[in-house]
Amino acid sequence: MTKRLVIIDGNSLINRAYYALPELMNKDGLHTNALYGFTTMLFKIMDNYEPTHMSVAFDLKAPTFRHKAYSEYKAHRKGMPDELREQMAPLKELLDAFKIHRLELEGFEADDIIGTVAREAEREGFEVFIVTGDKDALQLASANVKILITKKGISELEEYDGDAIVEKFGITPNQLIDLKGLMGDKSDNIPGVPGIGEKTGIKLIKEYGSVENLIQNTEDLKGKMKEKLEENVQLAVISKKLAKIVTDIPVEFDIEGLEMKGFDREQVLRLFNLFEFSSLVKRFGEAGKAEEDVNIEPSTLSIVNADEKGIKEFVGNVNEKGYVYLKSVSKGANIADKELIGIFMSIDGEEMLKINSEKDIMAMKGVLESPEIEKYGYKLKDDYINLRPYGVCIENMKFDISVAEYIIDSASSAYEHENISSKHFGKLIKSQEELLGKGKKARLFEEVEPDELSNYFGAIINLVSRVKPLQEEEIAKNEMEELFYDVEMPLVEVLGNMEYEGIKVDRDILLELKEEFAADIEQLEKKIYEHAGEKFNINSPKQLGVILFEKLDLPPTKKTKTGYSTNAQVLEKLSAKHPIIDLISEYRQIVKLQSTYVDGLLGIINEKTGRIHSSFNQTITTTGRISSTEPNLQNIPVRLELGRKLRKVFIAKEDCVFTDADYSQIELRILAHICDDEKLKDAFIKEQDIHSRTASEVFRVPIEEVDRQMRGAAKAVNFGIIYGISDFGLSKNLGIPVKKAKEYITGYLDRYENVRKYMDDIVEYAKDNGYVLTLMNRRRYIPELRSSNFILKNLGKRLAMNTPIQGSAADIIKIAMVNVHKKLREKGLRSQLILQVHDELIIETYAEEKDVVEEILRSEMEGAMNLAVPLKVDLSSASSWYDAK
DNA sequence: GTTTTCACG
DNA sequence: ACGTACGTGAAAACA
Repeated sequence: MTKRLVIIDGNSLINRAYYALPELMNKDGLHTNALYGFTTMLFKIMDNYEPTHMSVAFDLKAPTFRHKAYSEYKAHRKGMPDELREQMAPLKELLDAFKIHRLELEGFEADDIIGTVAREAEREGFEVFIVTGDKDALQLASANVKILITKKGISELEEYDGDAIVEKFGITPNQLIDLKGLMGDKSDNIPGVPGIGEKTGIKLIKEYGSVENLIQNTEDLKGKMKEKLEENVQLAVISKKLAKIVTDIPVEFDIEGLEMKGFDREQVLRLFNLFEFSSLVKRFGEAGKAEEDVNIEPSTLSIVNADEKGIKEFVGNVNEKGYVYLKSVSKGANIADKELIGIFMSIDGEEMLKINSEKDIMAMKGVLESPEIEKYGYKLKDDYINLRPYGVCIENMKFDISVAEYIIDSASSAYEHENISSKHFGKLIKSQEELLGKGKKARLFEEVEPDELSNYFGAIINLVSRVKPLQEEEIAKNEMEELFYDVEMPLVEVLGNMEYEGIKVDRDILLELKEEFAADIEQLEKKIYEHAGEKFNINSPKQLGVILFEKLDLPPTKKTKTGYSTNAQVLEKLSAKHPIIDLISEYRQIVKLQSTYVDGLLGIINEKTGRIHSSFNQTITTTGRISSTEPNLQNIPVRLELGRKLRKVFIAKEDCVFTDADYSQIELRILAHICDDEKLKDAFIKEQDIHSRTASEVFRVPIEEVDRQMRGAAKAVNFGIIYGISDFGLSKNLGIPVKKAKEYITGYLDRYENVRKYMDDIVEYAKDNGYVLTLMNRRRYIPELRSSNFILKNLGKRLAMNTPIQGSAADIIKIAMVNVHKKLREKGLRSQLILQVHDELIIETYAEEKDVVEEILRSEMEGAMNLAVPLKVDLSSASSWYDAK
């Protein structure tokens, strides 16, 4: 087999990658775009050319012989931008992890090293490929030395051998040096002969063969060209010398030392994780699968099917130790109809007990429900839900590695077991997608071979046992013990319970609404088509754009990256210009209600329970909030009456009412607390209307003289403050000039000086530390602040201002949820917490428990945290969500 | 899979 | 001078 050597011009390629890709950063603010581009290119080259030998050549800073020969050489080169420079050392580290040889030699450029190595390899019978973005290297092409030039940034490679050069330029690779001697090179500041460009140069070289021969025969030429050449003989000679890549530099190397030796997998994965190249982590992990079994780690893992004796012994051991690792798996998507396939339990993370009969589950009930025994696992909420149909409520869920990972870095979104494994150990264990497949072809857990399933879950439990100590250390280091052990972990059970309980819906009301909306939609459709003079898909922004802005010739006010914008704001501006506009707005509104809410909810009512069981996700948001999916119960319409009607659909079960408690102005209260601003605190202590008070301050009128418009403006300013204020944002929101908005903001900050100080300080803090904290020490890294991109950096400032506020509100309501849930249990009440909407909690309350539930909600929510201002809760009980407001 | 729109706090 | 409010999820169209 021919040996194949690939030599990469490291500086050239990383430069191309840097300029070809948009800004990328990891959470620490390390720029990674060039690293990413380089790495993907490296993989591509390895895939396509399967080199047996490989090397990456780098320039060193020291001046080369060319600088000494010609002081102007590369004089105009700008230095490397900082954002690229910081990627050089990591790149070299990565190459070391790939065990790819690096060539660097003082006094020579990468080209010369490449040329020398290439010629040597060629003599030794290698097939050589040179990868670079620099066309200078073409002079090295021959039958066995091929040059790969990057194209379109770095996404494509163009291949040249000696013949291809002759075909393309009409001269030999060697003659390219002569050509450059004549035409020069602007980027390297090689002068060449003035007045001679590529066309003339090629013509001359074709005719005379070389610069030297041309100089001997200038008398053949005539006119300007002759003059120019005769005047600049010296320039031509020196330019050729500069252009020539040296292929015999005194470098001693062993070509066999460039042989590919296989990767240091752990190092590569460690670096990919550090750079946050999640897609590469996945690909690289899969590529390595054939070589070693990464499914089980360590290989000492053993799985034992439970028998009576085994269970008895295990329970004894668990009771003695006081903890157990566990992971369960169920079949059936229906929350009320789940059937366990098995529970895997372990004490040491290596020996697993597999339990799959109902009898054995019951034998384990005592352990699972024991508040004395700590449960360690991965996505414990799922286990909690899996066991509820068996009448088992898991207690003391003490450590969940997915929740822990979220707490450690809430912006990462890599909380699956395979992500956690690769981050901490550089090892990939099998992902759910790899086990089951994805999309239509995906199989179910119950279709997996029992042994394969055991290995899969065994590996997860093993991971839990090994990663837990590392996460504990990180949690302690960041002083997040209270947040994790007293808030997030106890919340797992609360959310599992909410999910299991669900919320009752009245299907008939939903069907009535469906008919009502369908009739409205049909009517509106008709009218819209009449106005438009044709039928079209009103739901298509593209088609609608054509109708409005081309056919009806209305003035477009905003563009999206694909065409005209037709959003609500645009339509509102056009409202007076054509009767079709308001019809479209109304149509949009009703279609939204119909498709997302009526049809959406109808399709997701649980047949068995007649209720809707949304999933509450604890590891999604960057700020610490909870999110709700399938369906999203946190965005049920409320602002407009038409949509609000949907809340009549959500009803309390028999003998129950909904008790709805929502925090009043929690974010502004938190702001008052954090800033310690006297005026802001005063407003809340005196229980004033906060927006009126703000208006009174900003417009400098007594609070009684604040009118509706002033209050509205002040309200928008208050929102803006929470979001991280910008004059443009406020102007857009209020529909006023930017200048006016700026005045409002300045007016506000002049009155609330501590708010101004906080906003300045928090941005400084975030810049210095790289993150911000909430009141419970929840942490969010803000790499955006290190961006060189103006837009991103400004975003970073707003994130620094907003996250502590939004995040602290999330902390507070989570504390309240945990305490409310606990109180309900302690008092033996049957009422259940069933919903959280960021600043609102809903309990399905048994009529006879109404007073005590209201008292619990008020005291636990208002007392969740002690702030410099009181926390206030508004309460209401009614039989539907619509009425409980 | 991405884009646009719109529902909520 | 550079363009924007913070945080989510779902549906439909479109490529």
